[in-house]
Amino acid sequence: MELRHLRYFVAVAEELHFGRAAARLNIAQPPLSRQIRDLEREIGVVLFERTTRGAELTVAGSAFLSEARLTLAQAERAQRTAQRAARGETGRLRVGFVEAATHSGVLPSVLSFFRMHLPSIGLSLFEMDALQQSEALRDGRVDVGLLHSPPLDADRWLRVEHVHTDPMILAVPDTHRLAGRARFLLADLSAESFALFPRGGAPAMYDGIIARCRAAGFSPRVVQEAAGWHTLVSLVGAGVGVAFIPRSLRRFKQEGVAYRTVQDLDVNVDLSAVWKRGDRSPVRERFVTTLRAVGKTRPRTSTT
Amino acid sequence: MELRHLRYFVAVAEELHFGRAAARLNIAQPPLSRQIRDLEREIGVVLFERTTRGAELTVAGSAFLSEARLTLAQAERAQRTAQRAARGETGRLRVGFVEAATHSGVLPSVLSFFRMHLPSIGLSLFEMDALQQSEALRDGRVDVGLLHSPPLDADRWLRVEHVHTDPMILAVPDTHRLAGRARFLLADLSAESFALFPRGGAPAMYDGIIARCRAAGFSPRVVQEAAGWHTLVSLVGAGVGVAFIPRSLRRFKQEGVAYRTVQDLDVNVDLSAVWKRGDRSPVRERFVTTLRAVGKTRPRTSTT
DNA sequence: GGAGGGCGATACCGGCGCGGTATCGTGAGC
DNA sequence: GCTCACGATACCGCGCCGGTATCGCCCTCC
Repeated sequence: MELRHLRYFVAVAEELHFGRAAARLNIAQPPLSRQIRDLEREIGVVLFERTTRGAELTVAGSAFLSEARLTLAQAERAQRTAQRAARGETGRLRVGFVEAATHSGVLPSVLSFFRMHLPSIGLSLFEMDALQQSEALRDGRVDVGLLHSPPLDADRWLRVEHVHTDPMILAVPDTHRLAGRARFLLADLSAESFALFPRGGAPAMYDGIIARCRAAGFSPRVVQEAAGWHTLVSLVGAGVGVAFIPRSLRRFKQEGVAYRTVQDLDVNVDLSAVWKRGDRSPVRERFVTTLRAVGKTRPRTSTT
Repeated sequence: MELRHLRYFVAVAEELHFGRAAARLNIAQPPLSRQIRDLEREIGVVLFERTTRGAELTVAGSAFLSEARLTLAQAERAQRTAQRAARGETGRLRVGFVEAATHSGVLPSVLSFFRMHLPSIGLSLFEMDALQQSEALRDGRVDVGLLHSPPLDADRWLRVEHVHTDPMILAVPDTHRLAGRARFLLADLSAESFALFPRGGAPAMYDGIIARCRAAGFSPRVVQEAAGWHTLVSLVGAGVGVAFIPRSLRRFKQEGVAYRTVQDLDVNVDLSAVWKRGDRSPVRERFVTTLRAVGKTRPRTSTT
């Protein structure tokens, strides 16, 4: 039995007339008659009673009709499901991400885009650092990662795409002398006390900051290390010193803290998407495409 | 797209190996590869990633797999449904019947048989007299009738099959002189008063009784007419006279009434099944077959 | 009642496509 | 680097689908 038999059968059952059914199917009447006969022979059931002025469904035929319709509908559904999955409009995606993906606004924007335009894609989110992401990708526990670039191990088996840049700015107590100046250079900070994140969290960024300071002629005096940007901002508010933070954190106003741009700092929090080289998952591709688009528009809207 | 494509696809998806899948399908590997390629081309979706040591499902492929399985299962289900309907194991049957079909035990036996052995057949019961049954058959409101034979109009378009015979016996007051005798003839009743059903209800039977009495040399003196066998038995119990009733009514013991066989009466309540000539409904055929079997066993068990 | 028309069935033909065999291209593993 | 295993490709033959022509039947209409 083939779907052709079912399509033909349904047509005849609906027309109750072999000639009209054949016309509807764009074939001649004799082949249609023969296909129906073959179908009846194969399942061993007489489906129509042929009369001189058409055909009538037998009891078994009308039982078969509804089931045949269901079968055809199911077949079509199968096809559409595969097509939607191939276009990345359905499925499931597991995303590993660092915290910066959240506060930079990139991940929230992508999530709301997916919820709005691709609601039948299930997204699972796992906050983890770069190392964990790389392991999870290797083990197949996540499909895509969002981490600071460059990633720890830029292996051959990973593909990396940069999606967002967030420049570092300076948080200072609003009573601080620098809070009164509109623009200043890194060299102006040589005498300051710094609150800084530990190197382990983002070595490339840490080393970048230290290198820039050295280039400006000083080595920053770190009086307090703290993981977590919000903690750093709180320390600044408490008068411990000044701190470098990503610009997107400006949104979080804090009593007693002002944010200032250091003209020649030029250190960025870079966010990249990573996935297994050779992974052709359309959902992953859509996710990265969306990231790319969002990563470019985000800075304007979030750094108001 | 044909079911063949789905069958092949499922085989490959389960084996993840074109060669083994082809062996399972009893075809060679190259045609299988081509069928899969054609399927992919038709729905416009890559279902497998071919590697050098087998095949892997793409995301779209695994979405398609479950739907394809459902489609194949539904197709098989359609086939089985038609076969069951053709064997008369499923469906619906509307039955018209006269009251005698019930008290003779024939209809109850058939119903319990169907409930036990063919539970997926829905039976609808309509009590109606012979004339109503014939009209209902003609209009297609019932599929089969159970009535006294011969039917009123033995048209060409009806098929009749006798299924049950119930001989008439005599109900007498237990104080009656005849209640003391074991055996007697119709002629012994010439002086009796009779309670009799109206001719309209079953003309053939009525005329048969009158004719037998005439042949025995008398014309029965009917002192009371009453429709419904139970009413007649009650009248006998009240001393109105004697009455002819079907033997199966013996089961209903009534205070003051005895039942006796009249040796030369030879009038029967005949029950026949009728249906439209040319009706090939398998459910109807099964019903009549069952009636035939039950009609023959019933008398022994019910006339204890 | 005979002729005509409409319907499905049958007969027969041609071409497409399915399944066959032979062979190739290509990674993976020893 | 050679070999093996697997899927892809090339090519072939036959079976089956769909085509046209025609038949047989029944109903209708004159």
